[in-house]
Amino acid sequence: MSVSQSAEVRPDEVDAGAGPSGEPVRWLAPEQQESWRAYLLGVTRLTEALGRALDEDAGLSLSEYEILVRLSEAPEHAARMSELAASLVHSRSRLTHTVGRLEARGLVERRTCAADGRGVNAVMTPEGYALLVAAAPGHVRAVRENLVDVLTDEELTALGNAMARVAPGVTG
Amino acid sequence: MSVSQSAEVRPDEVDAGAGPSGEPVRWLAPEQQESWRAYLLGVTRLTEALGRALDEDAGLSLSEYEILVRLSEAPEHAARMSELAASLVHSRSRLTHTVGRLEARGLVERRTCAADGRGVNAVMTPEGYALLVAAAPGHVRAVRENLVDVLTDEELTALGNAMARVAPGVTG
DNA sequence: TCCATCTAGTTGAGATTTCTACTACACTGG
DNA sequence: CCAGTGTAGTAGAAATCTCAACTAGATGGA
Repeated sequence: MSVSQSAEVRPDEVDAGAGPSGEPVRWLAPEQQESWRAYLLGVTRLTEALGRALDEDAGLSLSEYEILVRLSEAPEHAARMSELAASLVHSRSRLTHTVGRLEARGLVERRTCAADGRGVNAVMTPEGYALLVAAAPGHVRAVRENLVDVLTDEELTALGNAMARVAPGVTG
Repeated sequence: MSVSQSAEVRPDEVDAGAGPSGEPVRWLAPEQQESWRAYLLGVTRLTEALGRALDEDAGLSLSEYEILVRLSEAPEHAARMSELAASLVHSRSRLTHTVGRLEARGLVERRTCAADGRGVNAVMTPEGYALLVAAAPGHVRAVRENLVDVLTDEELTALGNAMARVAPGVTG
């Protein structure tokens, strides 16, 4: 009767049965289940805390902040829309809308791309850079307080390594 | 001139300087930075992949799925709105809207709470349970493919432990 | 050259989430 | 009992995100 969080169902009706496609369902073992749930809860809480802090003290969402970060690292503080979308794992559409808002706030500008007539470069303005510089210390502090300083170096490294193994293989 | 992803700025202007509040900014060390970025990318990709898969094969979003999971585990398949909100780390408002949609689809019902006149119980319908049972195998498979089976048992445990340490301390 | 196809980006509508205010009930101290 | 305060949940508008077109320029082969 119980279906485990976001990962597992063990209703009697399904037990040991075959999936829709014929193979038996390989439910998660209890310890796997526990790890998975800890992951979900931790990620949700952490994301929510970082987003809230960033918004409160800089008026930026996490994704806006990330866009500014990428631009700050790019040559000329400029990057193609599609590069940004790919590196942030956002849809092109989402990026268009978000950059549009940043542009409306004067934090970013759009320039048509000389090399490729279809392309658009997002360029961070001095105001955008200034806001990023102002926002960063608080954000780093929040990342430390809620993650980095909570874990030992080994734990943080293990976390990073695990997620680094996950990312490239992701289906889709 | 470069501001690192979602966590770090090291523009010359800020270097070694004091934060707004006076204390010097403790930027992340390079390895910490790397772990943090791996975390961000991995989480984003994984979430997006799991959400897409779930939507494609069951027409549910991750948060709808989670609500159904919680209900499936609750006595009588019923739980208070506020319990659900707390355990999912959703705002009450968000939960109201999401449950409203699930209700409109006939997957959940609302019952006023006998014990507390202010309270509302969300109760999973048989249709809701059936949909969850149908959705779960695919979701578990996706969680395995993209996370659980990608890592060794030790890595998964380390990941879970790390996130378990993070969750309770989160600011806010 | 020219057409088919692919890539980059945008658009607008619809769906979801957030934010703020509001109602109703519960609890506490006087 | 009752005012004051806190808790549970909802409502609606504004903000954001998703999804399905759609435009325009690039690319490749006949």
